[in-house]
This record gives sequence, structure tokens and C-alpha cells, in this order.
Amino acid sequence: MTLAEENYLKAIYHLEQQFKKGVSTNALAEEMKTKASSATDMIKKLAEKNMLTHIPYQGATLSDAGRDYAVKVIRRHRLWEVFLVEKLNFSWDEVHEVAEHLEHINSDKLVNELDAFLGFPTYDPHGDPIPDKEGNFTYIEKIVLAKAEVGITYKCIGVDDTSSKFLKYLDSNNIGLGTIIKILYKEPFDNSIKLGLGKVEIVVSQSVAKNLYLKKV
Amino acid sequence: MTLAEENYLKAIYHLEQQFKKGVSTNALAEEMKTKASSATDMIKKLAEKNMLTHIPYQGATLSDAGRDYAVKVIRRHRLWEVFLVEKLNFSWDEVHEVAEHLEHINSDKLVNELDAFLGFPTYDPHGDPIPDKEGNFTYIEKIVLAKAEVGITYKCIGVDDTSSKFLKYLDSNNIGLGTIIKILYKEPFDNSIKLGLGKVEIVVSQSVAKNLYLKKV
DNA sequence: ATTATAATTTAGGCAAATCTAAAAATATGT
DNA sequence: ACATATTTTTAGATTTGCCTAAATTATAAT
Repeated sequence: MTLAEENYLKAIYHLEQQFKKGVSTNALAEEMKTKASSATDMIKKLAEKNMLTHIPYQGATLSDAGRDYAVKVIRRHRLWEVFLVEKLNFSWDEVHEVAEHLEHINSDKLVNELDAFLGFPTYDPHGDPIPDKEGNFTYIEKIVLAKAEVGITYKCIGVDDTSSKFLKYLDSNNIGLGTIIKILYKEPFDNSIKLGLGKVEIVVSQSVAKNLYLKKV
Repeated sequence: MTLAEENYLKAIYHLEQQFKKGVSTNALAEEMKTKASSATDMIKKLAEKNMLTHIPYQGATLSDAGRDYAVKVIRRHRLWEVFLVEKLNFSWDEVHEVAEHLEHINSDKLVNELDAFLGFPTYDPHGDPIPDKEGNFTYIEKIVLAKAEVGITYKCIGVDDTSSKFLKYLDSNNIGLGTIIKILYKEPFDNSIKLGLGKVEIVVSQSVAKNLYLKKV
């Protein structure tokens, strides 16, 4: 598997998870920030390698081999993110780019020793689950802040948007993984939400509310 | 700089150090395990990028920028080797291949934090010096075992051949970095050498003697 | 000095991954 | 249902890094 192939597999996997159906050429091209013709080419190549099945003009669906491979890359990515944050003092908005490179180093010994060195972590710094050696992981049901209920207290467990901008915004408002958040008020006019963070109260916009994941505590 | 460019720069740097003169196309091709025509192509490309100067049919010589870049890649390689051996339980014959990949991840933050995390090591697991942030490193004069004197006691500080075969051979004879070695006898017939390792005496062949570096203790 | 040999470069081609532009297939609106 | 719009695919070009084979330049030998 080349670097490009691995990145496409990962993108297809994410789109499959997100929309629970075959991945369209356009969606894939957009995810990969490339053109539809390039996506078509790569889909063909991955189909030949039996990583996915593809019916022209319909969607692409990962095969078991393709899904396993994608999960392997995701495992590497998330383990490296933990390493960067816990051992090398990266903040959670800095890890993504470097992890994008580290995830392509294909050595079982490297990944499994790293896993052990980190103490077999189960979640990455964005709250996403880390597959184990066999590719198993448990997905925690995430509640998006936009749909949280007034009066209930939640714990922050992840983000959707992992852009530096968004993560910096969260940092500057002292919101991170594990932060306890109480929903105080939802403003119907613009869908903004007033939160309680300990003694501090802040109001966040709808776009923030759509990108922050919580679970009940 | 692409991956291929970085690898060529490193190879040119090593050949320059080794032979103290301009690097020939053939030597470079051999080092890179490729063909002379490919080496010519890459030399041209690196010359255009001002990483080296090249006079056709004569040799290539790194520019300051080229040398700085090569040293940067070597720094990354050696730091990762330390990480793999000290933190991830790699043995010194296993690190090279993985470090070849890790060395191409270009993030100053990553490398400098790794350096700090490892406690600013100055030598890698093969005894080679690790350049600091500014690219400075001190080269210890290495005495090759083949030229060591009978009756003198030395410390093992490095190897030339970093192949898995050779390193495994050393391991199986309990020779590693820091091992104290006394030269007991040099056999003129086949240039083999009898060594004292603590209470144990072993005889090593000339090919071993040419690849093991020592310093006086 | 001239020829033989070795080293180097050039020429032309290939595969991967991308692009633009055009063609083909599918979906949509009235 | 049929024209129009959208999506997808194909065709052809480009770049990078590599190759083989041929031509060129340098070096060595007599």
C-alpha cells in the first residue's frame, strides 16, 4: 500500500462511518481535497487490490481487507497522537499534521511497542477510540452539544472538527477532554447555548455546539 | 525536499565524509542501490536547488545548505534510533529500517521535543554522534579494531557495517557499545585477532575487525 | 599519441498520482 | 417523458523518480 492509497482508504472509511452507505466519487474527492477524476482512478486501483468493491456510477464500499487496513492506519494515527500529547508536549491542535505522517510508517513492532509504552491507551487526545492490535475498539455513543438537554451535566469526550482554529478556541475557553459542562440555557433565536464550566458561564454559537461531543455523567 | 532528495543528500554527505572528496556518480549510484543515470538525474535536480555544485564528468560537492540539510536528516535518524532502543525495546540491529522512515518527518517541534524527551543524547545506539539543534556535533576519533595494538585495552564505541547480520553476530558474542576489549594477539596468517572480553577470550576474523570501532580507555 | 576501457551523460520510456476538458451516465423538474 | 443539470468516467497531459540503451567524455595502456 502506498501513502496515497492509505490516505484514500482512511477517507473512505470515515465517509462510510459518517453516512452509513457507499461512498460517492464526489464525496471522496472533496474529503481528499482533490478532483473527482483522481478519486475515480484511485477507486479503480483499490478495487483491483480487493480493498473495496465499486459499481460505476454508484458508490464504493470497503471490503473486509480494506476496512481492516483502514483501521490499522487509524490505530497508528491515534497512538502517535497520544505519544505527541503525553510525551512530547504537543497541544491537541498541533498533533494532527505530524500524526498524518507518522501513521504511514508500517512496522508492527513499532506500533505495538508504542502501544505498550503508552500503557495501551483506549482514547486519543480528541476522544476518539484507539483500535487494539486486533482492530477492535468500542465506540462510545457521543451526544453532540447542539442536542444536549438543558439542566443536564455532561463530560466533554471529543470533537468533530479537528482544525487548529477550533481546538485553539476550545483551549482559550478552557474546554478540553474531560471538562464537565452543564447546559444552562438554549437560545432559540440563534441556537446559541449557555454553558456552565465550574463557576464560569460562557455562551457558545451553534457552530461550536455542532462540533463538540459529550456524554452524560 | 522530497523523500528521494533527502536520501540522496544523506548518501552524498556520507560519501563526502568517507572519501574526503567530490562524490562520483557511480559511487552515489552504488550507495543508493540504483543506476548511474538515476544518480545523474538527481544530482542535476539537487544542483538546481543549490544543495550541491556539480561539474559534469567530475564530482558533486554539497553546498552549505546541502550539508546543513543532510545533517538535519542525520540528526532526526539518530534521535529516532535512540528512541527505538531506549523506549520501545528495539535491539540495535532492528532500528535502522524504521529510523529510515521516521527521519523524513520534517517537524522542528517534533524533533526538538523528542531530543528533550530523550535527555539530549549525544550518541546513537551505534556510537555515532547526534548533531544538536544547530547541527553541531563532536566527532570522536575512532580506531578500527583491525589497527588496534596488542596489549592495549579499548572500549567499543561504534560499528561501520550496520547490517542486521553483523549486529546480531556482535550481540551473540556479547559485544555492544561500551564493551571493554583487550587485544591479546594478532594472527599474521589470516589477520584474525584474539580478544579478551572480561574473562572470555574470542577470536574474530578480519572482516569483523574492519567493522568495529574502538577508542582507548 | 592513439586506442581501449571505464565513467558519465543523454535520450526515450514507464508507473504513480495528479490535473483539465470532454464525454457518458444518472437524476431531477415540470 | 423529456430536457436539463449533476455526477461520474474517460482521454490525454504533467511531474517525479526510476529504468535501458546509446552516445559522449575521461582515463589508462601500449
